[in-house]
Amino acid sequence: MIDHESESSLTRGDLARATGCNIETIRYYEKTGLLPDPPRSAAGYRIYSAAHATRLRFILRARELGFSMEDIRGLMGLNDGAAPTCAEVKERTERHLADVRAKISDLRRIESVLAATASRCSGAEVPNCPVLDAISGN
Amino acid sequence: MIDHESESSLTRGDLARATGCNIETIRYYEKTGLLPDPPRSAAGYRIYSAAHATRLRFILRARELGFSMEDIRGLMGLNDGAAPTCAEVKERTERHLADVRAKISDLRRIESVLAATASRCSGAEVPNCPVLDAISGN
DNA sequence: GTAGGGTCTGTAGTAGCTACAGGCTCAAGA
DNA sequence: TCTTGAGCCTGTAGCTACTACAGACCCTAC
Repeated sequence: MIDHESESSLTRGDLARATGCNIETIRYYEKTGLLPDPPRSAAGYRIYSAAHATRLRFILRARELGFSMEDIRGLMGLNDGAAPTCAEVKERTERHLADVRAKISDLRRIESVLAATASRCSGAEVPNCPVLDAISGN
Repeated sequence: MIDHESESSLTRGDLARATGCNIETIRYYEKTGLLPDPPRSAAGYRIYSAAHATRLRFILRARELGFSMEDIRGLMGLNDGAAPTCAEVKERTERHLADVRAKISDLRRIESVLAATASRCSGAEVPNCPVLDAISGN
């Protein structure tokens, strides 16, 4: 790795540090095709470029927004080889947004049940536990 | 299975229908110890009682409320053999409630980003996609 | 007797990682 | 030049909470 200090020749560890991504996750994304297989040094070490870093940052940001790996494949145009149309991206985003909203409303329902039952619970050693009663369906 | 119509002798399929639980999930809960191993018929068929059904309903309800299997083990007193104290239940519930609230706030943040970017997206064939730009970090 | 359903077991698959063992390579210091 | 320690390589196993399937057995009804 002669050119180690150049801005666009990174080892896997370098890429991990540069993006904050777990080093094993990089290999995982390669295995699943989200990241392209990088060229290798004579000894078999992966050699990443700035383009790889950009792409990995895209993936990580999309994951932070809750997109599935399958979604991300679509957003990056890996399914059909071509960049996705704006309409495709919009549709995928809105479907995902609907999922997120559904999850939020599920969690809010859960939250209200938990908060209500926990507040009724004294924490003292009493025979009837409101939490366990609530779960038991009373 | 002579006593098939009695209220407290159920096959695995009966229990699944009675609780709405997937039949394989019942076996899974047994394997992981959430449900006790039921007695068997001469041919090796599981024979469940009403007590098993009650316990399974408890588990399913707790899962609906987002408790992990580990949490449920604790709520049912399977870790130390004794029923948990009220304080233990309350603590577990409040920890879980905090998790739920954290997830809600994560999702709300995600929702607002998605909603904002999706709304800026016309869906038309234009060069710059606001969604992809947002993920790219611009 | 046989057809069909149900049940039995073990095992593999899902998403999205994460961690480890055992071996190789590379760079820096003595 | 040799050594040491860090980093990299591969394959594989583990995590949560299920779900599904194959191939064998069993049980009931016709």
